[in-house]
Amino acid sequence: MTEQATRTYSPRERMVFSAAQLIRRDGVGATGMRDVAAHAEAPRGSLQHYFPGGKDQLVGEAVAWAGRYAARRVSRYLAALPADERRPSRLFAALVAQWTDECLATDFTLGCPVAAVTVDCADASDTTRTATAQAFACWREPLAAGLAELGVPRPRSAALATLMVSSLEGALLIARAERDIHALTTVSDELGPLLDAAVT
Amino acid sequence: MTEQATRTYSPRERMVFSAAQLIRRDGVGATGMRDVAAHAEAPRGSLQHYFPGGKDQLVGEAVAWAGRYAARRVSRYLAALPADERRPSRLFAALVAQWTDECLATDFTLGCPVAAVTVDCADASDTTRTATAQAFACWREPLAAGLAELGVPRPRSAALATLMVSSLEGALLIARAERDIHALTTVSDELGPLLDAAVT
DNA sequence: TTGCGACTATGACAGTTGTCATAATAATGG
DNA sequence: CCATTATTATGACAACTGTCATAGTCGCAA
Repeated sequence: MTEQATRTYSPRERMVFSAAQLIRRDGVGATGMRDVAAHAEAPRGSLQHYFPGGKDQLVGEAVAWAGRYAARRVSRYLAALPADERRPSRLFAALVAQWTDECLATDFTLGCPVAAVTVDCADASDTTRTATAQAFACWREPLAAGLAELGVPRPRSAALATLMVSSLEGALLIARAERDIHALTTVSDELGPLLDAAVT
Repeated sequence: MTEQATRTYSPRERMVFSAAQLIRRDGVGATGMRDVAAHAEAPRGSLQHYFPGGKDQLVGEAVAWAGRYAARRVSRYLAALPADERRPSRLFAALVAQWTDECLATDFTLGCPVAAVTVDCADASDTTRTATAQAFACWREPLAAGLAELGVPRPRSAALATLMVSSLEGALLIARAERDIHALTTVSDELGPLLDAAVT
Protein backbone atom coordinates (compact mmCIF):
# COMPACT_ATOMS: atom_id res chain seq x y z
CA MET A 1 0.00 0.00 0.00
CA THR A 2 2.93 2.28 0.46
CA GLU A 3 5.00 1.78 -2.65
CA GLN A 4 5.41 4.76 -4.90
CA ALA A 5 3.11 4.63 -7.85
CA THR A 6 4.37 7.56 -9.82
CA ARG A 7 6.26 5.87 -12.66
CA THR A 8 6.36 2.50 -14.37
CA TYR A 9 2.67 2.27 -13.55
CA SER A 10 0.18 3.13 -16.23
CA PRO A 11 -2.26 5.98 -15.61
CA ARG A 12 -4.98 3.38 -15.38
CA GLU A 13 -3.21 1.45 -12.65
CA ARG A 14 -2.43 4.62 -10.77
CA MET A 15 -6.05 5.64 -10.78
CA VAL A 16 -7.16 2.31 -9.32
CA PHE A 17 -4.40 2.57 -6.76
CA SER A 18 -5.29 6.13 -5.86
CA ALA A 19 -8.95 5.27 -5.60
CA ALA A 20 -8.20 2.57 -3.03
CA GLN A 21 -5.95 4.96 -1.18
CA LEU A 22 -8.48 7.76 -1.00
CA ILE A 23 -11.40 5.47 -0.22
CA ARG A 24 -9.73 3.89 2.75
CA ARG A 25 -9.02 7.32 4.15
CA ASP A 26 -12.22 9.26 3.42
CA GLY A 27 -14.78 6.61 2.51
CA VAL A 28 -16.49 6.13 -0.81
CA GLY A 29 -18.92 9.02 -0.60
CA ALA A 30 -16.28 11.61 0.17
CA THR A 31 -14.01 10.40 -2.61
CA GLY A 32 -14.76 12.14 -5.89
CA MET A 33 -13.59 10.98 -9.26
CA ARG A 34 -11.88 14.29 -9.86
CA ASP A 35 -9.96 13.74 -6.64
CA VAL A 36 -8.87 10.32 -7.82
CA ALA A 37 -7.56 11.66 -11.11
CA ALA A 38 -5.74 14.46 -9.35
CA HIS A 39 -4.21 12.15 -6.74
CA ALA A 40 -3.04 9.79 -9.47
CA GLU A 41 -1.69 12.68 -11.51
CA ALA A 42 -3.73 11.27 -14.34
CA PRO A 43 -5.72 13.24 -16.89
CA ARG A 44 -9.34 13.69 -15.97
CA GLY A 45 -10.46 12.74 -19.44
CA SER A 46 -9.02 9.27 -18.99
CA LEU A 47 -11.61 8.44 -16.39
CA GLN A 48 -14.46 7.91 -18.79
CA HIS A 49 -12.10 6.19 -21.19
CA TYR A 50 -10.69 3.58 -18.83
CA PHE A 51 -13.74 3.27 -16.62
CA PRO A 52 -16.80 3.51 -18.83
CA GLY A 53 -18.72 1.84 -16.03
CA GLY A 54 -18.34 4.99 -13.98
CA LYS A 55 -17.62 5.21 -10.32
CA ASP A 56 -18.95 1.74 -9.62
CA GLN A 57 -16.36 0.20 -11.87
CA LEU A 58 -13.53 2.24 -10.41
CA VAL A 59 -14.52 1.41 -6.85
CA GLY A 60 -14.93 -2.24 -7.76
CA GLU A 61 -11.49 -2.44 -9.29
CA ALA A 62 -9.97 -0.66 -6.33
CA VAL A 63 -11.48 -3.21 -3.98
CA ALA A 64 -10.36 -6.10 -6.15
CA TRP A 65 -6.87 -4.68 -6.21
CA ALA A 66 -6.88 -4.36 -2.42
CA GLY A 67 -8.01 -7.96 -2.07
CA ARG A 68 -5.24 -9.28 -4.28
CA TYR A 69 -2.75 -7.11 -2.45
CA ALA A 70 -3.81 -8.49 0.92
CA ALA A 71 -3.60 -12.05 -0.37
CA ARG A 72 -0.12 -11.50 -1.70
CA ARG A 73 0.94 -10.09 1.62
CA VAL A 74 -0.28 -13.13 3.51
CA SER A 75 1.73 -15.46 1.31
CA ARG A 76 4.76 -13.27 1.74
CA TYR A 77 4.52 -13.20 5.52
CA LEU A 78 4.03 -16.95 5.59
CA ALA A 79 7.13 -17.52 3.51
CA ALA A 80 9.14 -15.08 5.60
CA LEU A 81 8.39 -16.76 8.93
CA PRO A 82 11.63 -17.85 10.68
CA ALA A 83 12.04 -21.60 11.01
CA ASP A 84 11.60 -21.53 14.78
CA GLU A 85 8.44 -19.40 14.57
CA ARG A 86 6.36 -21.36 12.13
CA ARG A 87 3.24 -21.20 14.25
CA PRO A 88 -0.16 -19.69 13.42
CA SER A 89 0.20 -17.15 16.18
CA ARG A 90 3.33 -15.75 14.58
CA LEU A 91 1.65 -15.42 11.21
CA PHE A 92 -1.23 -13.55 12.77
CA ALA A 93 1.11 -11.38 14.79
CA ALA A 94 2.97 -10.45 11.63
CA LEU A 95 -0.25 -9.45 9.92
CA VAL A 96 -1.38 -7.39 12.86
CA ALA A 97 2.02 -5.78 13.16
CA GLN A 98 1.79 -4.67 9.55
CA TRP A 99 -1.43 -2.78 10.25
CA THR A 100 -0.09 -1.49 13.53
CA ASP A 101 2.96 -0.01 11.88
CA GLU A 102 0.86 1.54 9.16
CA CYS A 103 -1.50 3.08 11.68
CA LEU A 104 1.35 4.65 13.59
CA ALA A 105 3.18 5.79 10.47
CA THR A 106 0.14 7.51 9.00
CA ASP A 107 -1.28 8.82 12.27
CA PHE A 108 -4.36 6.60 11.95
CA THR A 109 -5.56 8.26 8.79
CA LEU A 110 -5.87 5.05 6.79
CA GLY A 111 -8.26 2.16 7.23
CA CYS A 112 -9.15 -0.84 5.13
CA PRO A 113 -10.60 0.00 1.71
CA VAL A 114 -12.67 -3.17 1.61
CA ALA A 115 -14.30 -2.29 4.90
CA ALA A 116 -15.01 1.23 3.66
CA VAL A 117 -16.66 0.03 0.48
CA THR A 118 -18.65 -2.57 2.36
CA VAL A 119 -20.02 0.02 4.73
CA ASP A 120 -20.80 2.55 2.00
CA CYS A 121 -22.06 0.39 -0.86
CA ALA A 122 -23.35 -2.89 0.55
CA ASP A 123 -26.94 -1.84 0.13
CA ALA A 124 -26.61 0.52 -2.83
CA SER A 125 -24.58 -1.12 -5.57
CA ASP A 126 -24.70 -4.88 -5.88
CA THR A 127 -21.71 -5.09 -8.22
CA THR A 128 -19.40 -3.41 -5.72
CA ARG A 129 -20.87 -5.48 -2.91
CA THR A 130 -19.91 -8.60 -4.85
CA ALA A 131 -16.46 -7.13 -5.29
CA THR A 132 -16.07 -6.77 -1.53
CA ALA A 133 -17.20 -10.34 -0.97
CA GLN A 134 -14.61 -11.57 -3.44
CA ALA A 135 -11.96 -9.40 -1.83
CA PHE A 136 -12.64 -10.93 1.56
CA ALA A 137 -12.55 -14.40 0.02
CA CYS A 138 -9.32 -13.49 -1.74
CA TRP A 139 -7.86 -12.55 1.59
CA ARG A 140 -9.15 -15.48 3.57
CA GLU A 141 -8.19 -18.21 1.15
CA PRO A 142 -4.39 -17.96 1.36
CA LEU A 143 -4.77 -17.50 5.09
CA ALA A 144 -6.61 -20.80 5.42
CA ALA A 145 -4.03 -22.45 3.20
CA GLY A 146 -1.26 -21.00 5.30
CA LEU A 147 -2.80 -22.30 8.51
CA ALA A 148 -3.13 -25.73 6.92
CA GLU A 149 0.50 -25.59 5.97
CA LEU A 150 1.35 -24.78 9.57
CA GLY A 151 -0.48 -27.88 10.76
CA VAL A 152 -4.09 -26.83 11.30
CA PRO A 153 -6.45 -29.53 10.00
CA ARG A 154 -8.39 -28.53 6.94
CA PRO A 155 -11.94 -27.71 7.87
CA ARG A 156 -10.80 -25.87 10.96
CA SER A 157 -8.22 -23.75 9.20
CA ALA A 158 -10.91 -22.03 7.16
CA ALA A 159 -12.89 -21.18 10.27
CA LEU A 160 -9.83 -19.77 12.00
CA ALA A 161 -9.02 -17.75 8.92
CA THR A 162 -12.38 -15.99 9.05
CA LEU A 163 -11.86 -15.45 12.76
CA MET A 164 -8.51 -13.84 12.06
CA VAL A 165 -9.84 -11.57 9.36
CA SER A 166 -12.87 -10.63 11.43
CA SER A 167 -10.98 -9.70 14.55
CA LEU A 168 -8.28 -7.91 12.57
CA GLU A 169 -10.81 -5.86 10.67
CA GLY A 170 -12.77 -5.00 13.78
CA ALA A 171 -9.68 -4.15 15.79
CA LEU A 172 -8.52 -1.88 13.01
CA LEU A 173 -11.83 -0.09 13.20
CA ILE A 174 -11.50 0.43 16.95
CA ALA A 175 -7.88 1.47 16.64
CA ARG A 176 -8.79 4.12 14.12
CA ALA A 177 -11.61 5.44 16.27
CA GLU A 178 -9.49 5.58 19.40
CA ARG A 179 -6.27 6.52 17.67
CA ASP A 180 -4.69 3.82 19.76
CA ILE A 181 -2.96 0.59 18.85
CA HIS A 182 -4.28 -1.16 21.91
CA ALA A 183 -7.14 -3.05 20.27
CA LEU A 184 -4.85 -4.48 17.60
CA THR A 185 -2.25 -5.76 20.03
CA THR A 186 -4.91 -7.13 22.34
CA VAL A 187 -6.50 -9.12 19.55
CA SER A 188 -3.14 -10.50 18.51
CA ASP A 189 -2.17 -11.48 22.03
CA GLU A 190 -5.49 -13.06 22.95
CA LEU A 191 -5.96 -14.98 19.74
CA GLY A 192 -2.41 -16.34 19.56
CA PRO A 193 -2.78 -19.26 21.99
CA LEU A 194 -6.08 -20.29 20.45
CA LEU A 195 -4.53 -20.43 17.01
CA ASP A 196 -1.48 -22.39 18.11
CA ALA A 197 -3.64 -24.86 20.01
CA ALA A 198 -5.31 -25.81 16.74
CA VAL A 199 -2.22 -27.41 15.26
CA THR A 200 -2.20 -31.19 15.46
CA MET B 1 -32.71 -0.62 16.94
CA THR B 2 -36.03 -1.97 15.82
CA GLU B 3 -38.50 -0.34 18.12
CA GLN B 4 -41.02 1.97 16.55
CA ALA B 5 -40.09 5.57 16.97
CA THR B 6 -43.20 7.22 15.65
CA ARG B 7 -44.87 8.51 18.79
CA THR B 8 -43.90 9.29 22.36
CA TYR B 9 -40.53 10.29 20.95
CA SER B 10 -39.78 13.95 20.34
CA PRO B 11 -38.93 15.08 16.83
CA ARG B 12 -35.43 15.65 18.04
CA GLU B 13 -35.05 12.09 19.28
CA ARG B 14 -36.56 10.71 16.12
CA MET B 15 -34.08 12.59 13.99
CA VAL B 16 -31.13 11.21 15.94
CA PHE B 17 -32.65 7.75 15.69
CA SER B 18 -33.29 8.07 11.98
CA ALA B 19 -29.80 9.39 11.39
CA ALA B 20 -28.30 6.30 12.99
CA GLN B 21 -30.66 4.11 11.01
CA LEU B 22 -29.82 5.68 7.66
CA ILE B 23 -26.11 5.91 8.36
CA ARG B 24 -25.76 2.26 9.18
CA ARG B 25 -27.45 1.39 5.92
CA ASP B 26 -25.99 3.89 3.44
CA GLY B 27 -22.96 5.34 5.19
CA VAL B 28 -22.45 8.92 6.28
CA GLY B 29 -21.75 10.41 2.88
CA ALA B 30 -24.86 9.03 1.26
CA THR B 31 -27.08 10.14 4.12
CA GLY B 32 -28.39 13.66 3.61
CA MET B 33 -29.92 15.80 6.28
CA ARG B 34 -33.07 16.17 4.24
CA ASP B 35 -33.31 12.39 4.14
CA VAL B 36 -32.98 12.24 7.90
CA ALA B 37 -35.78 14.74 8.44
CA ALA B 38 -38.00 12.91 5.97
CA HIS B 39 -37.29 9.52 7.51
CA ALA B 40 -38.05 10.86 10.97
CA GLU B 41 -41.19 12.57 9.71
CA ALA B 42 -39.81 15.69 11.29
CA PRO B 43 -39.96 19.20 9.87
CA ARG B 44 -36.91 20.16 7.90
CA GLY B 45 -36.69 23.50 9.62
CA SER B 46 -36.07 21.77 12.93
CA LEU B 47 -32.71 20.55 11.79
CA GLN B 48 -30.93 23.84 12.17
CA HIS B 49 -32.81 24.52 15.36
CA TYR B 50 -31.99 21.32 17.20
CA PHE B 51 -28.61 20.76 15.62
CA PRO B 52 -26.95 24.14 15.16
CA GLY B 53 -23.67 22.27 14.92
CA GLY B 54 -24.80 20.93 11.56
CA LYS B 55 -24.26 17.46 10.25
CA ASP B 56 -21.32 16.80 12.52
CA GLN B 57 -23.46 17.26 15.57
CA LEU B 58 -26.24 15.08 14.23
CA VAL B 59 -23.86 12.30 13.28
CA GLY B 60 -22.12 12.57 16.62
CA GLU B 61 -25.35 12.27 18.54
CA ALA B 62 -26.45 9.34 16.41
CA VAL B 63 -23.25 7.52 17.22
CA ALA B 64 -23.54 8.31 20.91
CA TRP B 65 -27.08 7.02 20.88
CA ALA B 66 -25.96 3.81 19.19
CA GLY B 67 -23.23 3.34 21.79
CA ARG B 68 -25.63 3.71 24.68
CA TYR B 69 -28.06 1.39 22.98
CA ALA B 70 -25.44 -1.31 22.53
CA ALA B 71 -24.37 -0.97 26.15
CA ARG B 72 -27.94 -1.33 27.35
CA ARG B 73 -28.35 -4.43 25.25
CA VAL B 74 -25.30 -6.09 26.76
CA SER B 75 -26.61 -5.58 30.26
CA ARG B 76 -29.98 -6.94 29.23
CA TYR B 77 -28.55 -10.08 27.69
CA LEU B 78 -26.38 -10.65 30.71
CA ALA B 79 -29.35 -10.40 33.02
CA ALA B 80 -31.43 -12.66 30.81
CA LEU B 81 -28.92 -15.51 30.76
CA PRO B 82 -30.47 -18.74 32.13
CA ALA B 83 -28.98 -19.94 35.39
CA ASP B 84 -27.38 -22.97 33.77
CA GLU B 85 -25.85 -20.92 30.95
CA ARG B 86 -24.07 -18.22 32.84
CA ARG B 87 -20.87 -18.57 30.87
CA PRO B 88 -19.04 -15.97 28.73
CA SER B 89 -19.59 -18.04 25.60
CA ARG B 90 -23.35 -17.82 26.05
CA LEU B 91 -23.26 -14.07 26.47
CA PHE B 92 -21.23 -13.72 23.31
CA ALA B 93 -23.49 -16.14 21.46
CA ALA B 94 -26.50 -14.08 22.46
CA LEU B 95 -24.89 -10.92 21.16
CA VAL B 96 -23.94 -12.54 17.90
CA ALA B 97 -27.37 -14.05 17.53
CA GLN B 98 -28.91 -10.62 17.85
CA TRP B 99 -26.93 -9.36 14.89
CA THR B 100 -27.51 -12.57 12.99
CA ASP B 101 -31.26 -12.27 13.35
CA GLU B 102 -31.17 -8.63 12.34
CA CYS B 103 -29.11 -9.43 9.27
CA LEU B 104 -31.54 -12.08 8.15
CA ALA B 105 -34.60 -10.03 8.96
CA THR B 106 -33.41 -7.01 7.00
CA ASP B 107 -31.74 -8.91 4.17
CA PHE B 108 -28.29 -7.65 5.18
CA THR B 109 -29.18 -4.03 4.52
CA LEU B 110 -28.10 -2.79 7.93
CA GLY B 111 -24.65 -2.63 9.47
CA CYS B 112 -23.21 -0.98 12.55
CA PRO B 113 -23.57 2.82 12.62
CA VAL B 114 -20.42 3.25 14.68
CA ALA B 115 -18.40 1.34 12.12
CA ALA B 116 -19.87 3.42 9.32
CA VAL B 117 -19.03 6.71 10.99
CA THR B 118 -15.55 5.51 11.86
CA VAL B 119 -14.84 4.59 8.27
CA ASP B 120 -16.30 7.80 6.86
CA CYS B 121 -15.24 10.44 9.35
CA ALA B 122 -12.19 9.18 11.23
CA ASP B 123 -9.88 11.42 9.27
CA ALA B 124 -12.25 14.28 8.46
CA SER B 125 -14.05 15.38 11.60
CA ASP B 126 -12.30 14.99 14.91
CA THR B 127 -15.42 15.56 16.98
CA THR B 128 -17.25 12.65 15.37
CA ARG B 129 -14.14 10.52 15.61
CA THR B 130 -14.13 11.14 19.34
CA ALA B 131 -17.79 10.19 19.41
CA THR B 132 -17.01 6.84 17.81
CA ALA B 133 -14.23 6.20 20.31
CA GLN B 134 -16.62 6.88 23.17
CA ALA B 135 -19.25 4.68 21.59
CA PHE B 136 -16.84 1.77 21.41
CA ALA B 137 -15.82 2.37 25.02
CA CYS B 138 -19.48 2.58 25.98
CA TRP B 139 -20.00 -0.80 24.40
CA ARG B 140 -16.91 -2.49 25.76
CA GLU B 141 -17.25 -1.36 29.33
CA PRO B 142 -20.39 -3.25 30.32
CA LEU B 143 -19.06 -6.21 28.40
CA ALA B 144 -15.91 -6.29 30.52
CA ALA B 145 -18.01 -5.88 33.64
CA GLY B 146 -20.25 -8.72 32.54
CA LEU B 147 -17.32 -11.02 31.93
CA ALA B 148 -15.99 -10.15 35.36
CA GLU B 149 -19.35 -10.98 36.84
CA LEU B 150 -19.20 -14.34 35.09
CA GLY B 151 -15.88 -15.13 36.67
CA VAL B 152 -13.22 -13.71 34.37
CA PRO B 153 -10.47 -12.02 36.40
CA ARG B 154 -10.38 -8.28 36.04
CA PRO B 155 -7.53 -7.28 33.80
CA ARG B 156 -8.28 -10.12 31.42
CA SER B 157 -11.97 -9.37 31.10
CA ALA B 158 -11.24 -6.01 29.47
CA ALA B 159 -8.98 -7.64 26.90
CA LEU B 160 -11.55 -10.27 26.08
CA ALA B 161 -14.21 -7.58 25.75
CA THR B 162 -12.21 -5.80 23.06
CA LEU B 163 -11.64 -9.15 21.37
CA MET B 164 -15.37 -9.77 21.37
CA VAL B 165 -16.25 -6.38 19.96
CA SER B 166 -13.50 -6.58 17.37
CA SER B 167 -14.44 -9.97 16.03
CA LEU B 168 -18.13 -9.19 16.13
CA GLU B 169 -17.67 -5.96 14.23
CA GLY B 170 -15.42 -7.57 11.65
CA ALA B 171 -17.66 -10.57 11.20
CA LEU B 172 -20.61 -8.27 10.67
CA LEU B 173 -18.65 -6.54 7.94
CA ILE B 174 -17.90 -9.83 6.20
CA ALA B 175 -21.45 -11.05 6.62
CA ARG B 176 -22.80 -7.94 4.97
CA ALA B 177 -20.36 -8.23 2.09
CA GLU B 178 -21.12 -11.89 1.50
CA ARG B 179 -24.77 -11.70 2.44
CA ASP B 180 -24.10 -14.77 4.50
CA ILE B 181 -24.33 -15.41 8.22
CA HIS B 182 -21.43 -17.80 8.15
CA ALA B 183 -18.74 -15.40 9.43
CA LEU B 184 -20.86 -14.45 12.43
CA THR B 185 -21.58 -18.01 13.50
CA THR B 186 -17.97 -19.03 12.92
CA VAL B 187 -16.69 -16.28 15.16
CA SER B 188 -19.15 -17.19 17.86
CA ASP B 189 -18.31 -20.90 17.71
CA GLU B 190 -14.55 -20.45 17.63
CA LEU B 191 -14.35 -17.83 20.34
CA GLY B 192 -16.68 -19.59 22.77
CA PRO B 193 -14.21 -22.09 24.26
CA LEU B 194 -11.55 -19.41 24.60
CA LEU B 195 -13.92 -17.19 26.55
CA ASP B 196 -15.12 -19.96 28.86
CA ALA B 197 -11.57 -21.05 29.53
CA ALA B 198 -10.87 -17.64 31.03
CA VAL B 199 -13.16 -18.08 34.02
CA THR B 200 -11.36 -19.01 37.22
C1' DT C 1 1.04 11.93 -46.68
C1' DT C 2 -3.62 9.85 -45.14
C1' DG C 3 -6.42 7.49 -42.07
C1' DC C 4 -7.51 5.27 -37.92
C1' DG C 5 -7.37 4.12 -33.37
C1' DA C 6 -6.17 5.26 -28.59
C1' DC C 7 -5.98 8.74 -25.44
C1' DT C 8 -6.84 13.47 -23.57
C1' DA C 9 -9.06 18.23 -22.93
C1' DT C 10 -12.76 20.92 -21.86
C1' DG C 11 -17.02 22.54 -20.76
C1' DA C 12 -21.60 21.84 -19.62
C1' DC C 13 -25.48 19.14 -17.76
C1' DA C 14 -28.95 18.33 -14.07
C1' DG C 15 -29.03 16.88 -9.50
C1' DT C 16 -27.31 16.98 -5.05
C1' DT C 17 -25.17 18.52 -0.92
C1' DG C 18 -24.90 21.38 3.75
C1' DT C 19 -25.88 25.73 5.28
C1' DC C 20 -27.94 30.03 6.00
C1' DA C 21 -31.38 34.17 6.12
C1' DT C 22 -35.68 35.29 6.81
C1' DA C 23 -40.22 35.08 8.25
C1' DA C 24 -44.26 32.90 9.82
C1' DT C 25 -46.49 30.17 13.33
C1' DA C 26 -47.29 27.87 17.85
C1' DA C 27 -46.66 27.61 22.63
C1' DT C 28 -45.96 29.42 27.00
C1' DG C 29 -45.73 32.39 31.00
C1' DG C 30 -46.78 37.07 32.75
C1' DC D 1 -54.69 40.09 26.79
C1' DC D 2 -49.55 40.74 25.59
C1' DA D 3 -44.71 39.46 25.08
C1' DT D 4 -41.28 36.29 24.63
C1' DT D 5 -39.63 32.22 23.34
C1' DA D 6 -39.66 27.78 20.90
C1' DT D 7 -40.49 25.69 16.84
C1' DT D 8 -41.37 25.41 11.86
C1' DA D 9 -41.60 26.99 6.87
C1' DT D 10 -39.53 28.33 2.88
C1' DG D 11 -36.46 29.68 -0.42
C1' DA D 12 -32.02 30.59 -1.81
C1' DC D 13 -27.03 30.17 -1.81
C1' DA D 14 -22.52 28.43 -3.56
C1' DA D 15 -20.20 24.30 -3.96
C1' DC D 16 -19.97 20.35 -5.15
C1' DT D 17 -21.27 15.44 -7.37
C1' DG D 18 -21.13 11.85 -11.50
C1' DT D 19 -21.89 11.83 -16.17
C1' DC D 20 -21.94 13.04 -20.80
C1' DA D 21 -20.96 15.33 -25.51
C1' DT D 22 -17.79 17.19 -28.21
C1' DA D 23 -13.62 18.19 -29.96
C1' DG D 24 -8.93 17.81 -29.70
C1' DT D 25 -4.15 15.58 -29.87
C1' DC D 26 -1.03 11.99 -30.32
C1' DG D 27 1.15 7.86 -32.28
C1' DC D 28 1.35 4.43 -35.58
C1' DA D 29 0.34 1.66 -39.68
C1' DA D 30 -0.55 1.71 -44.70
